[in-house]
Amino acid sequence: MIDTTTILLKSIISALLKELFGDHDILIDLQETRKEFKGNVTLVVFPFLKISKLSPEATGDLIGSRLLERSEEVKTYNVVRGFLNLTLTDQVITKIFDEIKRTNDFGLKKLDSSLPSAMIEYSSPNTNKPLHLGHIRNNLLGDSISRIVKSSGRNVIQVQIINDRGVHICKSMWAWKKFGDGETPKTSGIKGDHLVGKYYVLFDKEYKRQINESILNGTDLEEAKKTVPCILEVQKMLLDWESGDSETVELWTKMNTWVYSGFEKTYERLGIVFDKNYYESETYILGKKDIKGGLESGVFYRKPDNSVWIDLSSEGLDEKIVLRKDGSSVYITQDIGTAIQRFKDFEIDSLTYVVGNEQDYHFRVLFLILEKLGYDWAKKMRHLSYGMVDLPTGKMKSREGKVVDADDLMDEMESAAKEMSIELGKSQSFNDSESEKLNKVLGHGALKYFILKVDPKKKMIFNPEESIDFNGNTGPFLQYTHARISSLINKSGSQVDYDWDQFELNEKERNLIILISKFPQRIKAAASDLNPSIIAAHLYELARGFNGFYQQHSVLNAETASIAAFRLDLCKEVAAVLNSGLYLLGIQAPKKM
RNA sequence: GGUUCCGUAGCUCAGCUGGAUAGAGCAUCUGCCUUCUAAGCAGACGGUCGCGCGUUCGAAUCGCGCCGGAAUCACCA
Repeated sequence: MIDTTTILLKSIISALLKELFGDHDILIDLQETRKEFKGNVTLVVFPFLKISKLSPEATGDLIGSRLLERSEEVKTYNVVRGFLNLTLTDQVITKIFDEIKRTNDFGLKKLDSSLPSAMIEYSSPNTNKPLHLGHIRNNLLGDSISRIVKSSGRNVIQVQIINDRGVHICKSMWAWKKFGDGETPKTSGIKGDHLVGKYYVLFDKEYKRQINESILNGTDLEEAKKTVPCILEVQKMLLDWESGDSETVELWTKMNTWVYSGFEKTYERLGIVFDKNYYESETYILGKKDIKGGLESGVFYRKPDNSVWIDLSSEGLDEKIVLRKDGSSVYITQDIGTAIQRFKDFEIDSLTYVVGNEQDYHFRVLFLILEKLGYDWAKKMRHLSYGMVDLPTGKMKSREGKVVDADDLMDEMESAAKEMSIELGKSQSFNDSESEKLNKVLGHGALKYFILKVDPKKKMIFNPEESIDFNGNTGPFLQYTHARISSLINKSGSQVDYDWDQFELNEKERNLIILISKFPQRIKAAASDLNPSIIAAHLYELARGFNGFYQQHSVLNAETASIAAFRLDLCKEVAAVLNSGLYLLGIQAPKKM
């Protein structure tokens, strides 16, 4: 496509330079011409000044004029300072367009079953509270990256590990026993995950109350945190659970089941799926025997108190404990075991974790340990480390109820979409169930695009007071552009055949074709950087380009029947890329809105 | 304190393997719906790219040093 043209041009230029100035080893820097200048590709001529012995302008001019004579690809050129801007011939551009037209699902590669699968882990919630905006970012990133990697031809296995075990869930259990009075999702009408979350918050209140009380009795804060009755009872509960105490396990099962059914509803609304769920209650024992193996091979060492460590100071990190002195696991022990287990469970050659950047250190250590244990796949482990979503007031804290709840947010987005469509007078042409469906699609589109258009690495601040936009660089703008084109296609009758020599392309058409042709490169970049925002930015540029074209040129009533037929084809390809690109972001593209 | 990341328009963000006059959206203002969907288009306004020094023909981009913010450095997960 456009990149093959660039490669071709590079070789022509390289030969030309040799002829003009003799042998050299200067890199040819061909880049996309920036929007504000005329042309399609740009050669930066500064590096050649020392061999041309001419001014930047004269050098550009010389190369440009020779290129014009010599290459069928170059139509015109202009030189601005040291930049030689080349405009490609219609011949090149129409060839590119023919190629795009011939390709089904342009940009998306077919699944190559001979390649090993990639595993992507995301979401990984705790079962003591409902999902919030932070999880939404995690889920959307995991889902979108899975789609992007899939569409670059590899099968993807999407997994989550559910943190169903530990003190946190015991806290909810304790509070439910104490204050719950037998309340269930059924009796209360509260969604299961929210109900369990409610008791988690209740525990925290009670915990704080007991701490204060204890301090009043003269205990210091740190001591109080550890010795207050409720925390001791929670720890006892955890031990009971570990020893399989039937009453505790029963309560644990009951409350987790509530949570799962709640999560399921939220995932379904978000359009999130998993191929396999791992449960920490099943995996937390993994890893211990791998530590034993590593001890024998000398990767780990035992301290006098019997705890097991690894020394990573030669890698610029610290010493890290991997087994406590009583032989019990720490967090990283499980992760070592779980990673190894996954490579046994599935035929995968890579494992990507979508986890917040607060765990950067943990993953550096984890990957290093696995590498030292001799697993060659360790080199292909990646951490998609994304920035936190903060509120204007600071971090979200579920214990204090300072969170943007995932379900609430989706409700708000749906009703905002509804208000918007009523305000714009668009709702008349739909019946109730149609507009309800559409409002969901648009509200979710706005939310997903809002999150995914920003670079995952960067933290983002979400202000619940200001609602997410539906105008400008937004999901609904892309959806709208798609709907507009769909409507055009719908209205078009039968089209004539056209030949490229029957008309010339205008500037907007040329640019649209080039933009479309860049879609595959963008997907490739998004896959290798684990960055969906590259797709988002490309779709926005395309939609903006299309709307400019649409405003200025009529499609169905074009100057000639041939032009009309070509423009309709062009519209179809724009719509196809919008549709595919939105799909990669997990956003639906409506045909009407 | 060590390590890592971040600092671009009033706000939210692009641009960062060095390249042109630093781009979008929101907000504010001006135009454009008796021809294909105005959730749109065209334009105006808005910038010491945190600060300084260095490397370079050329620095928002690379290096060093400051300033400001965040995360992490748990026998928590």
